[in-house]
Amino acid sequence: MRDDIHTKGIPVLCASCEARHRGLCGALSDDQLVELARSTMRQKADDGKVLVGDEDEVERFSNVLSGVVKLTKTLSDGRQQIVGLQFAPDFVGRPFRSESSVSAEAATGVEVCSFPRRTLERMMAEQPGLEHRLLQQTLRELDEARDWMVALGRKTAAEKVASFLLMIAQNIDPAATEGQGADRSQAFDLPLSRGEIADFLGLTIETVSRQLTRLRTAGVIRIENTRHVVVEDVSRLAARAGG
Amino acid sequence: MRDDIHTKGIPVLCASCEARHRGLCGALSDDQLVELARSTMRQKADDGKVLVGDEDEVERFSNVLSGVVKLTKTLSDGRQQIVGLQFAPDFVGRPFRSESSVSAEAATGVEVCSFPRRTLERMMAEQPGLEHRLLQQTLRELDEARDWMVALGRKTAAEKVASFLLMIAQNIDPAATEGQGADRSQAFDLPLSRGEIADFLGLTIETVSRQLTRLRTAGVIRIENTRHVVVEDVSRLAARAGG
DNA sequence: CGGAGCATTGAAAAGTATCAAGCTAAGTGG
DNA sequence: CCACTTAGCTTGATACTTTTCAATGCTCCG
Repeated sequence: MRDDIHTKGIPVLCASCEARHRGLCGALSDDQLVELARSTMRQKADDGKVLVGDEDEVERFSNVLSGVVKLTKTLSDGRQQIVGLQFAPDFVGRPFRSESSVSAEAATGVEVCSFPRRTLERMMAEQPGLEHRLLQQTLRELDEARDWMVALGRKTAAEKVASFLLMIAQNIDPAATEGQGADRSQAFDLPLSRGEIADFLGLTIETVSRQLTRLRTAGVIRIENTRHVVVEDVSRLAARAGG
Repeated sequence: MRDDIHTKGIPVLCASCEARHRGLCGALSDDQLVELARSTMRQKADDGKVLVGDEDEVERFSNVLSGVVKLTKTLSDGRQQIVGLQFAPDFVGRPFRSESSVSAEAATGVEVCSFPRRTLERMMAEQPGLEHRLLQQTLRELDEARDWMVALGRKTAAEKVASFLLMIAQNIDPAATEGQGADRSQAFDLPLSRGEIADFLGLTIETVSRQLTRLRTAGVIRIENTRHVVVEDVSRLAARAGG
C-alpha cells in the first residue's frame, strides 16, 4: 500500500506533493504539515521569473515542485555564473541569514511551494528531524557544488558540455545512466538555453554550441530542435565527460 | 570573565580548544564533551600527510585545531582540483555517507582532533544543537564553494590570484580586510605552494607565478621568500579581485 | 659543494573568446 | 497567407589568454 494514498489529515495542497516524500516535508507529522500549509503558497512561474533577487531580504523559502530553478551569482561587471540547479523536490533558500548572496530564477516554467522563513525556523527548533533533512540536502548540494568546481577548474570545454548533458540525463532518469542501463539511449529536453549552459559551465554561448555540434557530428547525441536532445549511447557520452 | 577559564569538568584535551568555542563542540555540554573526549585522538601531521583518502571508508571525523587542510578531487588522468580549504576550527568529514568523495590532506603542518563517526552520529541524534552547528558549518562551506565557482568559471587568471590572496588575508585577520582597515598593509604566510594555488584556482603553476610577479611589479604585494607575502594595500588588491 | 625540489621566466602552441555573419523557428501584422 | 521581425542558435575568421615545453634560478640540506 502506498504512503500517498493515506491523505487523511493531510492538507490538500500536500496530498500529491513530492516534497512530502523525498523532500523536506518528509520530516513533518500530519499535524505539522497542516500547520506549515496554513502559511504556504503554491505558485507557478514562467521561465525567467526571478524568485529571489541577489540582494533581497529573503522572507520566504520554497520547495520546487516541478521545473528547474537556477541559482546564479553575478560579478559587478555583469559576468554571470550559475552555481546550482534545483530540481523537484529541492529546497530553495538560505536559512539563518537574511540576505541570499545568490539569485534564484525559474529556468523553465516552475511550480514552487513557499512559506515564511519564520515558520520554518520555528518548526525546525521544535522538530529536529526537519533540521536533519535540511542538513542532508545541504550536504548533497555541497557535494554537487564541489563536483562542478572540478569541472569548472579542470575540465576542457568538450568535457564540460558532456558532463552537463550527463548530469541532466541523470536527473531526468537516474536509472538510465548508471550500471547496466548505461548503454541505452535516452531523450530529454534541456532545461537551459545555450546561454544558460554557458553560464553554468564557465564558457561562452559559441563554445557550447560548437561542442554540441561536435557531439552531434560524432554521433554521440542527436539534436531534434535545440532543446530536445537524444543521447544515443549514454556510456559513450560518459566517456567524453572526463574521469 | 572568560569562558575558557572555566575548565571544571572539561577534558584537558578540550580546555584550550578553539572548536569548543567557535566550532562544533560549542554545542556540547560539559558531560557530552567528556563523553566525546573519551574516544578522541589529538594528532599532529606534517604537510602532505593524507588524512582521508579519496576512496577511504571514513571512520573518523576531525576538527582542525591549527594549520590548513585542503580538500581535493582528482580526475582519473591525474588532473586535480582543490575544492575546499579548512582552517581552525573547521570540521572535516562527510556525515551520513561512508565514502568521502574528496581527499583531505594537510596543506601545512596541522593539528587535528579526531573521533569515530559513530560517536558523533550517536551524539547528534540525542543533541540537536550538534546537528545545528553542523548545518551552519555546511551552509558556510556551501557559500564558499559557490563563491569559488564564480571565480573558477568567470574570473581571469589575474582576478583569481588576487581573490585567493584576499581570501587568505581574510582568514588570517578578518578585521584587516573589511571596511575601514582595508587600506592598511597586511603580512602573512601562504599556506599553499604555487602548485597547490594552481590546483585551487584551476590554473597552472606558471600562470600563478606570472600573476604573482605582475602583482609584485605593480607594487600591490611584496614577496619576501615565496611563502611570505606582504599586501601593501588591501583595497588595491581587492580592486583586482573582480567584483 | 652539490643535489633536489620549487619557483620564475621565455617562447611557442593550443584552446577558448570575441567579433561578425548567417541561419532557423516562432511570432506579428499587413 | 505571406512577408517581416525577432530571439536564439550556429558557423567562420581572428585575436587573445592561458597552457605547454624548455631552460634557468633560487634555497634549503645533506
